[in-house]
Amino acid sequence: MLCKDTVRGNILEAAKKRFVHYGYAKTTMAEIASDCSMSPGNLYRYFPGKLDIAEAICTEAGEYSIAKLREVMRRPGRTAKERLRDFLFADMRLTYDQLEFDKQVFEMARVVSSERPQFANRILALNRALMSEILSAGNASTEFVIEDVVFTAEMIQAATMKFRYPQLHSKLPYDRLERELDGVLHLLLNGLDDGGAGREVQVKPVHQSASDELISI
Amino acid sequence: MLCKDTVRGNILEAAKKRFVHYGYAKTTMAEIASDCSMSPGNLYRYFPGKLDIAEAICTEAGEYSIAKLREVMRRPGRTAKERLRDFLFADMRLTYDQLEFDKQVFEMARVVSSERPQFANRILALNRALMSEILSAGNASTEFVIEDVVFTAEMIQAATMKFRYPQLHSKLPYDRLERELDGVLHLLLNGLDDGGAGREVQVKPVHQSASDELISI
DNA sequence: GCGCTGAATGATTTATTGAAGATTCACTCG
DNA sequence: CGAGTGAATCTTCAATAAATCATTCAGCGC
Repeated sequence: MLCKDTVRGNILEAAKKRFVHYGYAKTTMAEIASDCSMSPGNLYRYFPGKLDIAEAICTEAGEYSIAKLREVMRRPGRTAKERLRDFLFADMRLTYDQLEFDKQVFEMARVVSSERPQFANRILALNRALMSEILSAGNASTEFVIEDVVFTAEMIQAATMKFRYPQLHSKLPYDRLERELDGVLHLLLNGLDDGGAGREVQVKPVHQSASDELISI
Repeated sequence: MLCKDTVRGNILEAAKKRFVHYGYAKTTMAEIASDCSMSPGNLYRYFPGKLDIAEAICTEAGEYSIAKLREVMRRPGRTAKERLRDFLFADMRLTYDQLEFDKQVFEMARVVSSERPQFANRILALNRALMSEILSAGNASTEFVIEDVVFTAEMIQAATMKFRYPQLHSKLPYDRLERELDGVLHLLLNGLDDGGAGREVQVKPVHQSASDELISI
């Protein structure tokens, strides 16, 4: 938990401050070392390199998200469908906020994800595990009839990809994203036979045409 | 249709050859002009700039795709569900092939999409229009019961985003993409109540764990 | 040996500048 | 005029040099 008691934790704390304040690229190993009152060389006794420090910080952030999502999942008195909905909305909200309000955090996440592809995959896998739990519970309560829970979790992840790193996949404002996640979720839960994508959440009137999506590639 | 008869068409033909062969960046306006036996300045009587030439070429390609998709939609003796499936698979295949087998085309598409965000949106809108047709037909045959066809098409597009510019959103090989599209489609059509994401298409055995997705950001 | 230092090394980034290329425009020809 | 030219301009790119920085390692005190 980025504990200041250990040398390693100390380094992570110092690096995090710098990365968040000045950005990953603009932070030098010498600065981090200096903040910890040590020499640059000594950092390498605790981390293989700069990127690994960033990865450790991101892992920490990822675990925090997972913990938050676990909380959301534990909310009592909800059906499996509601739980799935809570989960996906909370997930979107968490990453959206993390990335939206801090350019520097966004930069760090992008660097780590692109240089260490396995990192993003680990996070996705953890996420999928939680989703599987929800689906299994839904099976147990006869609310769902899902043969392969793990596979289905994977498919839900594929279908909600747009909402997972919202800022990377579209330039939509948050309320538009909510509206879409709601619509997609309705389809996933009920299929096309059942009234199509009913709009359960009322966000703004019409006006918002799909045409102003503004994808950036 | 990139017709050689008009000056404009001539320019487009010449530019397309160069762009596809040498790439957008490596092609100069002087070269295009020279291929058309005219001076560079004269190109500007027909196009506002280099990017507009590329956009025109991409628009052409987009319209070709739309035409192909229309053909697929017209296949006789298919249910609305089957038609929707045909459509989405054909769409994925078309863009996948277009981008996979030609680095230069990929470059051109990326440049145009990023410099002219509205371009990608126009293509998406056309696509959505076709999907709406399928959904409406499904309503007419009582196969679907969809209140707002346009909205639902939008949601399907959101849920299948991962498969629309496959190479941009994941590094999955084509058979993995097919497997996922199949799973997502099953969810969209039938919802979670119905056996979850059944695997209707058998692509390879297990082995393929979701963990080797390798997203690149 | 263990924890650490800090100068040495080599890679990467940044600045600079000359060349190349996109775009413009005053002008020509029919 | 309408179609087209090509030199002039202004932007962008590429190559090089300079500086910075990540990483290494020989060595120091405990």
